[in-house]
Amino acid sequence: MLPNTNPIFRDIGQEEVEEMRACGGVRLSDYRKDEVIFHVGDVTSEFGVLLSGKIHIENIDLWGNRMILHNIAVGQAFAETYAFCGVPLMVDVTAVEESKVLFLNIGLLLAEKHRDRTWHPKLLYNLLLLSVHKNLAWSSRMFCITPKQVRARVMTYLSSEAIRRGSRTVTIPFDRQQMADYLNVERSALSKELGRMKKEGILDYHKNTFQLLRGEGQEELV
Amino acid sequence: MLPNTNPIFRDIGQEEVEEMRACGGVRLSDYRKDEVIFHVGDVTSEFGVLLSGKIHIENIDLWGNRMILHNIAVGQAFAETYAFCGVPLMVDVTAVEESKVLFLNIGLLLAEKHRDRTWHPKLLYNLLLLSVHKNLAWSSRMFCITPKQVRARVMTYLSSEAIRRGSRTVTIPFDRQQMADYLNVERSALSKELGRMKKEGILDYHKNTFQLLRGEGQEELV
DNA sequence: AATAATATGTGGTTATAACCACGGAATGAG
DNA sequence: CTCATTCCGTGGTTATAACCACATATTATT
Repeated sequence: MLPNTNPIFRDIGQEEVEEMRACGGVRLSDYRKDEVIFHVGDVTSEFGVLLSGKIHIENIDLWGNRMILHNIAVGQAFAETYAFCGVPLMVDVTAVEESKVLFLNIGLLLAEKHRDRTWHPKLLYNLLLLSVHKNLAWSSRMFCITPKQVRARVMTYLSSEAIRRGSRTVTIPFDRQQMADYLNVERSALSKELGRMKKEGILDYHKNTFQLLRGEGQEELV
Repeated sequence: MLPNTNPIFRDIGQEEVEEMRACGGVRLSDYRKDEVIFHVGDVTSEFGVLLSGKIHIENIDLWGNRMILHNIAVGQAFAETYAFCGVPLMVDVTAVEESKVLFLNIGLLLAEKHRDRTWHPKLLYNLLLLSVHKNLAWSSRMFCITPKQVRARVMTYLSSEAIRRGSRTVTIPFDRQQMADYLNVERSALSKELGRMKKEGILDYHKNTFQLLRGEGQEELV
């Protein structure tokens, strides 16, 4: 019943999960549509794993403007950074539709008194893995967004994908709109720039598959 | 001699560090100016802690354009995400001046065979702490940069600082240029927008201290 | 296959941020 | 105090991305 298929529970057995539950570190909760799970300013020692439904991470600034930062899909964890650091949330977390959330109280689970439980080091390791992967995702996106021109963002993104895969042909997991969102540009502006780049012979593409073409002074792909 | 004042070594005693060193998980290395520490595409199981000098994290895209992503200052760790995930670096790491680096081989240190060393869980914990803090820093910056207008970026940044400190008066750790870099906008554009916002009564400031003023429909600061 | 729905490309307009140049304020060194 | 230097604001110009509207292409649905 508990989702030990989730990366958070990797290598952690059913009995161990029961133990975690027994010491009060695990709970389930249901949310109605539009119900708020965490508020800006809240301090929590629990983080959530979404079991069903859909959640938004959003931000309402001091002047009342709302901005949606993330969609949390089923299986994903949220607020683990805040829970671990113990700092006030800078975001609101809201159920977009009826949702079921599993909460892990890491303040409790990682406390001294549980240090010699068998699941303790495993949980620690899984959390580190989770955190470090989020980190990688953040920094990848960050340096795609750092350049100011659409063209530079496209180049940065496709370059890094090409290097990652070791090929000048890359198929990306996005449609245009998602690619635009990822690069934080407007969809039609992205389409236009891609068109120009194709015309200039910098790249070629069909749908979401891109060919990076070689100009002068370019290095080999390692 | 080893820097156990560093957060990475928090709670880890001198003898334990000696043990880590004895099993080959720690090494020191010196770099000359402009020497490359890691290349794009490298896979490493070591991450670095800068003991002296200065390091740049930079990126050269497929078309040969260089972009400096970070300055690493003394005491800071770098490449820990890549070391832990075991994925190829998407950046070059270069010594800007003569530098001394301490490398920790986490592939080795966190391996099975060292699981019952006393320093093992401590190192794990410290790494998690480090990763999670970087995460927090990333995501804070990310949502300051997500809005497209300078004004919205300023608002997002100052709002979150105000909430974090629980006051509408915030003193930031940046001068204008640094603030502009953080928000990923041009300095003079930032100055202009701040001027406009002051004129409109949205905020007031003197140097790097800002007063967020109340308009209609604004919520109380919690 | 016909139709609907969605995704993508493109032209034109406008808002705005980058960029450049410069003057004045603040800071620091002698 | 004087001079040099760095920091900050401001005006003007230009490049460009957002935005809107719409045509075409692709995909899904019946």
